[in-house]
Amino acid sequence: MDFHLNSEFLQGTELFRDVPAAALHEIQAASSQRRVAAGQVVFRQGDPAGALYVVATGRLRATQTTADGQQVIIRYLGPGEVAGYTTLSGGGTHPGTVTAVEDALLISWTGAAMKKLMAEHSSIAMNAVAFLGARYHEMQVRIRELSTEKVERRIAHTVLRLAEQAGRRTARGIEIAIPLSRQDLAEMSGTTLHTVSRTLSAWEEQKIVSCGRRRVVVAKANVLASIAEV
Amino acid sequence: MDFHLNSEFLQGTELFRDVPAAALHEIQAASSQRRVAAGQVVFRQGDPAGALYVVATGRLRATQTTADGQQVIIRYLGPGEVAGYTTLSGGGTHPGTVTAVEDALLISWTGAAMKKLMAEHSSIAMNAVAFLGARYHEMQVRIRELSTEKVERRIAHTVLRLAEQAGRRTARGIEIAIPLSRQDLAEMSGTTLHTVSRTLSAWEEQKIVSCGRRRVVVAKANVLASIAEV
DNA sequence: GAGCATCTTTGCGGAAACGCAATAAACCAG
DNA sequence: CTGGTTTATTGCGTTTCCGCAAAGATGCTC
Repeated sequence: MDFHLNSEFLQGTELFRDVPAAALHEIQAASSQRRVAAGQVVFRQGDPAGALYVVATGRLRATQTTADGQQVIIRYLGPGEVAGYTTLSGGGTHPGTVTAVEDALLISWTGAAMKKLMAEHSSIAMNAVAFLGARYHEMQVRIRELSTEKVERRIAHTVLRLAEQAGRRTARGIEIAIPLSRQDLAEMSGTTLHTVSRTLSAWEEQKIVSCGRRRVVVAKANVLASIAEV
Repeated sequence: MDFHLNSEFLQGTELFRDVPAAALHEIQAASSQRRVAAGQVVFRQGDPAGALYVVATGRLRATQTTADGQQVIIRYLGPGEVAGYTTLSGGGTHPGTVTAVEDALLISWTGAAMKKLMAEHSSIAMNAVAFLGARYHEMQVRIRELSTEKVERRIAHTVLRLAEQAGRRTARGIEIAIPLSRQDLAEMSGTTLHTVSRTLSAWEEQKIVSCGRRRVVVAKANVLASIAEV
């Protein structure tokens, strides 16, 4: 399947929404495409930030890794979202590793091209400010959760967020459309896969969720929300 | 003491560095000043984001609060740093509460003024992208720490970061130049004041730090660093 | 400088969650 | 369908850290 990078797509991305039509051709002209297979790495933590990516199709995962190999999932990235934001501010290295969790098609720009585009079209820079602000905010909320909440509640928040972000309505409830192991959930909630497994088992008992291998379906989102809140 | 908002100051801020000289007058003309006494609130979480502030003198603290009143300290803000970044992307409400921890003087701009300035001078928008990216990165690192590290190490990281950010060399070591209670440290490290107190006592025993009421002096930064790292 | 408010220390008991280990289930390849 | 790999479950002992409580220190106000 060939992907034609058209204006509608660009206008739906967080980085290029509301950009004047005249700029779209220039944006397209400066872009490249890159395919990544599920499991492949887009870039690694510490790599020099040479390119910025926008997800066209598929889904990516951004992680932070410690020196001794421990990992935390920062975020999943879906169509229209940006990976490699460090490229925008020039110079540095990527603060995290980004991996494809499904086969994905990415549109990319070099740092130099992005700087030129942002300088000429202020709305692109404004969009960058907006999405970085939003992600910063997300992280603040997560820090508050990690600091003040007990594990079960954190897992509930994580699952609800994922359902929101990548949920698909089905007969049994909202299915999270990402292959999601217990380990993954643990790395998003700041706990261990054991505790996640125990918690999900308890929830399954109460018919709040139903889950399989790398799969979670939220049956009673409202009950889950009440676990997350009160 | 009167503060004259001059070009040198603006050029040293994270938001207005490297802005063409011609723009500085316009920036100054659009600004207001606001004094806040220690302990006073600059804006509250949930308030509509009407203004953006740059710290001229003094120090602020940004916090996130839960519905039930639990707090987490996101960050301290010193001279040259921005409070109220949400104002840049328009519309929303402040994601956290900002309070002065010392008497402070703030320079402020309305959202409309900032939008105009950013649209006309792309370097301002680029600076905003840079500092938001940096803060987002900071938060990612903290999330990794909260998720994977034990309490003592987290406290060590927090203290070292504060020493870096607001440290003052003295005979006894690097003194953190912010009044800093055990509770404050707890809210930055994701633990309780009790655990912070116990940990600091143990460190004081080993002469790694020396501390008093709302005061911490790092005597052996290298030992603290080794606690934080391995 | 006496009294008060705030902040800090420390002991102790207990809950929460970790981490090991062993088993079970699901999926894949040939 | 068979063997191997990955993923998930669950029991159990252990550790970490919380949270109460009470006493002690520090600094500020009048």
